[in-house]
Amino acid sequence: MEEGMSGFCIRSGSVRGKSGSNTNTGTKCGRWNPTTEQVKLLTELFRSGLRTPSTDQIQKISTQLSFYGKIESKNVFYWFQNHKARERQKRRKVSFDDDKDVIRREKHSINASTQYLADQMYQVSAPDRVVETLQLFPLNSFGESEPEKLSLHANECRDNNTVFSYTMGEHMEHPPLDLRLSFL
Amino acid sequence: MEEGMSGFCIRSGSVRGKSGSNTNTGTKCGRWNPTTEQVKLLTELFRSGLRTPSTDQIQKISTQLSFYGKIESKNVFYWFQNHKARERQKRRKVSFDDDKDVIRREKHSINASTQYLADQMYQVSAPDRVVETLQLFPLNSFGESEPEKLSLHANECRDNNTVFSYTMGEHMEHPPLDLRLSFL
DNA sequence: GGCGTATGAATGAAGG
DNA sequence: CCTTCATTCATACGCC
Repeated sequence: MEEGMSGFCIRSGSVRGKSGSNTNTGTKCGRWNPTTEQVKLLTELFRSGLRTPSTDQIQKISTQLSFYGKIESKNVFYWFQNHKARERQKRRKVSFDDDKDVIRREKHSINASTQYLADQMYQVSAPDRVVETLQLFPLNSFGESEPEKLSLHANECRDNNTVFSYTMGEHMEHPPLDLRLSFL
Repeated sequence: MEEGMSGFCIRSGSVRGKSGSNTNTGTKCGRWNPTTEQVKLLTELFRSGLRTPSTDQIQKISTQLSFYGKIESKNVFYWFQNHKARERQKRRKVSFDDDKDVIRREKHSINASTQYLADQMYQVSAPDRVVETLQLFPLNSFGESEPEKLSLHANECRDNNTVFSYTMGEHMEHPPLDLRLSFL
């Protein structure tokens, strides 16, 4: 319902506006407006297989991300909820489109390479079945669509000391910018 | 997936829409969409201490609320389940955020003026003036999560032939708008 | 200055 | 009771 509006936040980094220019408005917000760094890291976590962080994880992630700007636990919570849901949604839509593609190919006998391209187009968001993405160390996955080329080392041993951390490649936009995810 | 699709309902009062404007979509719904009155009353019941209404109570509440719009028992049931759960959840997250905030301020010497009142975010509805009538009853007084006490109190009320009713303070948005809670 | 899109936030409904 | 999914509302931003 209508809880009181949370505070304001004045940030400098707008996320939306993928058209490089980033015509960032000084954005005073009544709702959380994640910074690019926050989004980048959240996305990375998601890509690494995290889908539904526990309360504990949420709390820690939130704490870590608070370095880059105002953020609350619930923002993280919602972010994952939404991201997951919309990926599902997108996937649904995609498969629908694929069906159409098939039909189209049948109709027009389009070269199969189209399928390949289409797949690439939509493959941005990882596999459905959660997890396993970064299973073992060998993951040098600079593979696809990594604008920033994050180098990432992950390890999902729960029994062992989970060393799950990564650092930004290239430009450190903020001083430390070394987010340890080992706390997960 | 059991219950058949409920029909449609066209209501006039939308609840969501915190910006007063209440951009009420003529809301055709496949799922229950409570009217403001319904929510107000449910909230009031909750606030008065009701957490887990019995089947019987649910039935009665539902019947009463049906005056303000389409509603089924299960809606009431779910409402309480969700509301209770989310109150807990919010409380949890808020306290975390509070801690986090402190940490953040310590870490980066952030201006304390940023001290937003996360509380507001998670307060049920603020200590709204809405209906102090309930205060008249021994019913309240317990801070949180005492569902069983509620039942007891409710029973006491009934035993005493106490007519437990109240009317919406201030604005009567609908003519009668007098919900008798004595049936509890 | 009204769209369309992306996405934050909320919450009804289930499942377990 | 807890967690999760689906759907919806609200809003920010870019664009014309």
